[in-house]
Amino acid sequence: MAKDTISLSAPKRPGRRPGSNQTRQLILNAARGRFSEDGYAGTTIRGIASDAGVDSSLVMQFFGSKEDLFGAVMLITPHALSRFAEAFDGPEAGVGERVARAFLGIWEGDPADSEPLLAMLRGAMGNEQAATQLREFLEARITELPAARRDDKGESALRIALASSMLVGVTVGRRIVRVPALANGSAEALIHLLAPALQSILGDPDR
Amino acid sequence: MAKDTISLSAPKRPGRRPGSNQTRQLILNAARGRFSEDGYAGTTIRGIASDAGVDSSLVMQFFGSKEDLFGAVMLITPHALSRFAEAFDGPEAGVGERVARAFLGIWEGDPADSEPLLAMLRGAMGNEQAATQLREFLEARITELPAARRDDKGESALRIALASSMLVGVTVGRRIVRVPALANGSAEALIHLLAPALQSILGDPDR
DNA sequence: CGTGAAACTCAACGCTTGTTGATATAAGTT
DNA sequence: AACTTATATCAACAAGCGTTGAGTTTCACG
Repeated sequence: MAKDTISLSAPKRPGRRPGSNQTRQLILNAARGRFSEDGYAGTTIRGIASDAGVDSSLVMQFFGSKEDLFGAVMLITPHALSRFAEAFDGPEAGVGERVARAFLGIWEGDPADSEPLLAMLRGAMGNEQAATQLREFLEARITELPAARRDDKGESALRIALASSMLVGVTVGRRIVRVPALANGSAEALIHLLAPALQSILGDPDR
Repeated sequence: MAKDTISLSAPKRPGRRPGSNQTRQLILNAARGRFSEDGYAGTTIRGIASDAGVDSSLVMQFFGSKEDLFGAVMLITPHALSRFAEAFDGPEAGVGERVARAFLGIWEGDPADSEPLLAMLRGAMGNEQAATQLREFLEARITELPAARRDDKGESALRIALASSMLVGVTVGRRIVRVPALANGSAEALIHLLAPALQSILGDPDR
């Protein structure tokens, strides 16, 4: 498992490395981690480069600028995207549990799915680009509404926006602020409480 | 109204100003605005000083360090604090509406009440001190539980933490990300949707 | 095997940051 | 009036930032 002199105290000669051209992905992963952990302003190109084991100028060469790199980090995977879309869509009965399950499922699964969201969320607090992107992501849940509900004076839009924001709040509490009760609680216990609350917002639009 | 050379292109001589010693409060207000708008990392001492119309070193002299100043900004007013405490306390029937109303009321009222919360929230995304403070604020809602529910294997704690986080999410959507449907919606319309959802979480703990 | 492009590092740039004396003016106290 | 203390600015610091240009090594293709 441990090749002798692989990268411990590597002399770091300049020039292209033999073989391997996965460095770009390595940088992107490091950037994902940093941005999702420290937010936009708190993240440094040098820090990302250090995590990826490369020079900071290489990061610039690959991604152009810090802003552009952040944009690349915030790209949500199609997999995560479709899970959300499918959950909001579908029959009205059980929509609460379906949405709760889809949402929490993302955070229990592959970090490649959740880290862009976390980066977007954390970045949205201080970076206008991130705020816009998150806004558009949430808006997308709304514009994808079935036509039947699209002309109810914004009632449905409000319901979906509210439900989405509540889920954002759960993530803030669970992953960012780390409120013990939330961070330690099992996903099942959360779903059990979340589902009825979401159902009361997303369901019966005629009451 | 315009004394000839009063403060337009003021030469800014050093030395104590005649009369008036409210500069400290002026700085604190400027800091509140900046921190609540740009987060911790995104806020600069120089920016605050400029808003307050003073030199940046005066800010340091008054508050010691950026971290300390941030701490002072995050102090929640007793008024806001008691509104939350009272809302969660009280009879179980109607707790959902009471909490929703108290929470949204804070944001409609005096900015001096809401800006510390907003600063805390925005700061919590990238600053550990802020995250801790927000965590403790939310935890306080839990430890102030009536004794009757304190030993239900953390069920009540989870319920309150979840409800609080959802409200945090609403604020994120409304004030930070500015999702149109939420930002433009009236407080009453939101309460109408929020109250039943919160009630389903905070109410009937025996179902 | 030669040549241009791609992957890489190094050294430095101009700028901003938080923080620190040194210094000047006014207020409060004796 | 003299002296201490609080309020203010100024100039500068060391460190860190994003970004750039030049140079070095390997790859891909003819």
